[in-house]
Amino acid sequence: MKRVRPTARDVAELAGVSVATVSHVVNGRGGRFGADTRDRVLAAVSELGYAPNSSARGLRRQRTDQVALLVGSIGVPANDRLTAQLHEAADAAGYGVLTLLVDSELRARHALDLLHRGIADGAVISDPYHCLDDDRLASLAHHLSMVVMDNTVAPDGFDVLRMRELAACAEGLDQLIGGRRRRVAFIGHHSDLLDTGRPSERYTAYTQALERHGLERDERLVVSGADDRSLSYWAMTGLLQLADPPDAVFCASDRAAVSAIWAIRDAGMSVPSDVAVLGAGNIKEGLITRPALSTVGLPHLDFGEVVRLLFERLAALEPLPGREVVKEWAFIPRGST
Amino acid sequence: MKRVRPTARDVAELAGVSVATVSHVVNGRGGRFGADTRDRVLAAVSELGYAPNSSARGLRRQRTDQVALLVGSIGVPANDRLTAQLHEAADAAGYGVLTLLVDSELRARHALDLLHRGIADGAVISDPYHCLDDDRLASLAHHLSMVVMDNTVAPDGFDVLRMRELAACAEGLDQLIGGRRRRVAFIGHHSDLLDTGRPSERYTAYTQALERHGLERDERLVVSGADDRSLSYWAMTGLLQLADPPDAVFCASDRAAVSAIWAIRDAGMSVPSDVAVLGAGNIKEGLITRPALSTVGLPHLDFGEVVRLLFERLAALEPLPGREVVKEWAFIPRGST
DNA sequence: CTGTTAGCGCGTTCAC
DNA sequence: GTGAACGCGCTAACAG
Repeated sequence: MKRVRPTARDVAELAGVSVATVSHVVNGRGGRFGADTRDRVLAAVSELGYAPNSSARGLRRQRTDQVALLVGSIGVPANDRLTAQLHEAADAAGYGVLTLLVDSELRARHALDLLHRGIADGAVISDPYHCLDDDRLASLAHHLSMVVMDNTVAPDGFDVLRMRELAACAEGLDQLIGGRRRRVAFIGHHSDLLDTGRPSERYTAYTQALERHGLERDERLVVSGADDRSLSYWAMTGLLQLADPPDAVFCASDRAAVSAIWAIRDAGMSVPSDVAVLGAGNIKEGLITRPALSTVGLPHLDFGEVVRLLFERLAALEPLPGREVVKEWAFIPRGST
Repeated sequence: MKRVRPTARDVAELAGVSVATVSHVVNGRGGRFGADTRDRVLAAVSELGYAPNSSARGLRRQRTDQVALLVGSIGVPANDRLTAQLHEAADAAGYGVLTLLVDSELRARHALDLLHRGIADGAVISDPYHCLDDDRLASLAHHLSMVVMDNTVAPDGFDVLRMRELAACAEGLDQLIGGRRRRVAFIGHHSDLLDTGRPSERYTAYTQALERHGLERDERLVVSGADDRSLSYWAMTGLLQLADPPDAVFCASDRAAVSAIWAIRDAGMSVPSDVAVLGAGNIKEGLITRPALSTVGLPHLDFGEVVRLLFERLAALEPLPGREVVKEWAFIPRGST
């Protein structure tokens, strides 16, 4: 369906040189050329609109100069931040970034397949939920510089970044409950509430907090909705309409917590006196709610570490050991608890 | 730095067949094989963890089975929706999706370069702001199935999707102003307020509405902040602290409008009686504000058309003419005006 | 400084 | 049904 793309050979013929010379000029190799030769080549390049074919180049050089970013969902502030930082570093290191959305089993399989087939030289796997079943993950590391953000997997030829959320969540929940709250709700991500046998740390913290404070668990207070700002608003609204509504709520995302605060205010109730709210993620928006949102999360939403690990690995000449970095979440008390 | 990846040749040797047979089996070609042959090949494939190299395959087949999505920013609901729909269609058509972030001149150049080099068979260019200067855009269409979402470019070997925003914005602004509002503010995107010589339709609509209603323009009422939920909150808060605060505000994004509503309520004022608010984009969240957000945008946030154009083009055997689809924005009145 | 040669890994003829 | 040979477009190594 399309006109054939010009190749180095076309350029070479037009410029009256060999393809090797074209390659040399285009790639800036080989020091100085005869100015006329170089100009003729460049003129031919621009006349034909030549650009080296990336497949051929990749095949020959055994590298693509691309890094892949696998994210489990879009519209999540933390992923947006990671994306931005990865792009920043990639620009500096001369790499491009290919973002792959991995929000289902099928897409995870497809994305790992692409990595396996050498579509990129390196990868950051941010939300490996759907990827972990596949033990190709480990074998990928033989061919690929890889950083995985996960708490359950061990470094094995690739680096791992862990986020310790549990302690901060526990601390936050302790303050949320504060000895006087009796009915504590949880608005979780869809995946939190799936029974995967691998409960999230946030959900675990919730469960443990109930026990620690001797509170009875009420399944009606555990709802989904943290993935979506609207859903969480309606979820909170629904909770408030219970005959015995919650007096505190832990939201698995700050986005949900912000919506929850609105829902509470719109219901004519007050935060934190009627219902206390604790979020998770520490996004900037937590500062514009009234009251400001208490949350757990990284003190600074920063993924410089991940990015550094990846590009160190890409630059390394020898195989690097699998490294492990642990980032500790903190409780950031503000007005909503 | 890494162990070499197994090739078809390795598989062939292990299975005791030729590389051609490996290729046939892996790609499901060539009808039936001796069941034993096929099994031996598949066993070797899985033992070695073989996957065909994508560069070599791309080079040979002259296609990558990938489509690229170029977006100008992340965290924008419309882009998120487009991303989701493109993935959906790509899965169905057997393509993968590579997302490229194009939020600066440099990255635009880099992304177009990649397309030029044949990294994908097709592309959707969503926010071509940074791409348009480059006339490679047209030449790309010779090699690439392409859909561009823009109002200023003409189809030329590629398809164009236009969004007519102006009329709906005018209608919305008319109701926003409603004969009695005297001081109408505009919270724009950063790019709206840059003097690019190509003002956005939303900004144009604002300017024209002021004139139409005989309102004096006050530069202090034109502020940036629509790109970010926090920024827009502070922007609105600042506007309310003016000696002569606005009694109406048009926000270039619904996200900003939602924040603006909260800023107004937090300032102890009421929407719409003290300050009326009009958003743009028609996101779901407009339904959870109190009052619900009046907005302009697509009646249904749907990019099925774009996606359809792309895959039609990819499937076409003959060159297709450049097609043009126009989607009309509508004014969606709710409570905030 | 420039040209020649070889081969990256794969899919596709065409023989057998 | 299977294998041998070719070339996709490019770059690295070497020759001149």
